[in-house]
Amino acid sequence: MQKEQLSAWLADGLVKAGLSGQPTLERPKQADHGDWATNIALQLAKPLGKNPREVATLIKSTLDANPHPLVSEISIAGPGFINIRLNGAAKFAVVADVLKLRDSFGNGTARAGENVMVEFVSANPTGPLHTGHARQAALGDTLCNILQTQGCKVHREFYYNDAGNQIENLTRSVQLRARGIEPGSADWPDDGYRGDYILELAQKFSSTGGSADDANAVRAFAVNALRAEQDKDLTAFGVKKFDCYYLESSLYTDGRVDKTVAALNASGHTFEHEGALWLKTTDFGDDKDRVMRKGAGGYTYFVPDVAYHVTKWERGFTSVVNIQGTDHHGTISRVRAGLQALDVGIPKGYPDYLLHSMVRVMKGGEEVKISKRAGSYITLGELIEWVGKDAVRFFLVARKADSEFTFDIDLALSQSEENPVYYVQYAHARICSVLRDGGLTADALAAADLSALSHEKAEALATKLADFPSLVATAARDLAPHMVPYYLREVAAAFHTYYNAERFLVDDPRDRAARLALAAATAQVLKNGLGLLGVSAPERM
RNA sequence: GUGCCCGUAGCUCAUCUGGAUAGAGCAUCAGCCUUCUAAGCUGAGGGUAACAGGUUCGAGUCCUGUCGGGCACGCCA
Repeated sequence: MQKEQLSAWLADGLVKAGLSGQPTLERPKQADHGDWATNIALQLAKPLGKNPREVATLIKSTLDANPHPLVSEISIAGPGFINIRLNGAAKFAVVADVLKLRDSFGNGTARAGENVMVEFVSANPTGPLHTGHARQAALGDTLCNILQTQGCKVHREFYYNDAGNQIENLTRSVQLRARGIEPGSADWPDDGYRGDYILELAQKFSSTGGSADDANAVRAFAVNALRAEQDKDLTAFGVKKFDCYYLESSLYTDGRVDKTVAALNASGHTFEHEGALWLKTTDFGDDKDRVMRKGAGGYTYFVPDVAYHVTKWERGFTSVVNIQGTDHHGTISRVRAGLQALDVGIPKGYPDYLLHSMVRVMKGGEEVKISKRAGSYITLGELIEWVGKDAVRFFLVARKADSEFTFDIDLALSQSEENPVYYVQYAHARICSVLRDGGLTADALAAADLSALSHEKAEALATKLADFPSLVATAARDLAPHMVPYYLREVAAAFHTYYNAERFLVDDPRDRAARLALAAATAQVLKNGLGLLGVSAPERM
């Protein structure tokens, strides 16, 4: 808001100076440099063949000739930065904005008009959700929330396979368990699922009177039970309901797979080799060609994958974000190549991917290997039980998706009171407590005379609050949900610092109202930010 | 071996399309509760941004190489 106004003024000043360029405004790292800075003079210096400071001086003179009501001072520093200092009223104007906009403060138009699908979790119903799914669920849910603030329609989708080899393997494992055959015995297949949950499924199935010989019944029971279990964990994790659960099997039954194969054949990018049908994905940047139909018959998984992504396009999603583990990054070039081969107008970079690395889990000083088949891994449900939903979500989103992350259970347990999430939540609860004691209505706070604010720490806090809208916009643009937890920590720190620097409940009614208004605005921003993360904003702790 | 990702303080990580003196938390050390929630605040120490080159006014950020780690390289999904 403020930033946009200043950008427009700056761009206008550039034109008046006879220059052309896209000025960007950023916060100087050093607060004493000013409130905003632009490096436009440095960028224009080279094409103009001039000294950067000379260009900066030219720009400054036109800006000085057309003063902006929010700006108190313009200065040139270093190699040619133009620093802008705002007047006091401008710095605290954000407080009134927040109190007026409330839950919608932070909303913007960075992705206005887009129809976006985010596909995430997409776990096959062959076992409970593990920590990798937890990271994906936290990232996906948060990203959806962020995108939704930026003017686009967001569709949450969960894709899974209810009929493939892995499901048959699951079915067989449950059948064997029902018959009393255990993992490790001579009759147990190498690739059987070994987890204890298989035995539980077998017992539950038997107790309903089902026969282990009835593979269809076992399959339906197991898939159903595991899907229900997954949804239970996701709900406990605070993940909003998916708009659609898409079944891979439906791509076969509704003929989309055959249709896709026919279209690919018609495209001229397929060929037969050694009894198999191949797609020449190397025509589109893949590093080797891929088999579509095996010599023994049946399609490889990537064919329904392409067919699936065609439906995303046909369903009108102009933008698609797939959240996947980095272990699947090899599929990206394949899927994109398949879509390009079809030549139906799908953009080259479609779909987008947000890749996350696996979550390592340390427990008792040892790494717990994640393997569904070995049956040894930490589930999402266990994580929540141990550390709490809020802490798990905050932790998993608070780092870049592609950085490796070791979740040390013992550390999280022993230091559960020192988790960063509590720091942010505490700031919110602290404010709520002060506001309760303050006794002013929301209307009174919104009407507070903000010119009563002057403390340096109050300025720093207000400046931080004003960053929220552009932060959310950047996070949406860059698919970077990890920026939100970091920002919230900074807001909380700025508040705690101010809290210790100046009292709120003072006698002077004007000072009191203004300070409480700043506190209320801070609480609102914390609440909005925590809401994006799906983390609660407690009023008491 | 080939491709992609990563390497920043003792540990976990930020650094927003290349910008000013690389920042937080945890841990360590020294202080602050008769006063609105001490789950807090203030201060200190801690760095050749893996290494070596290159591009330019300027590189943690871009390029090349080396070393180290992760992932993927199947007519599995």
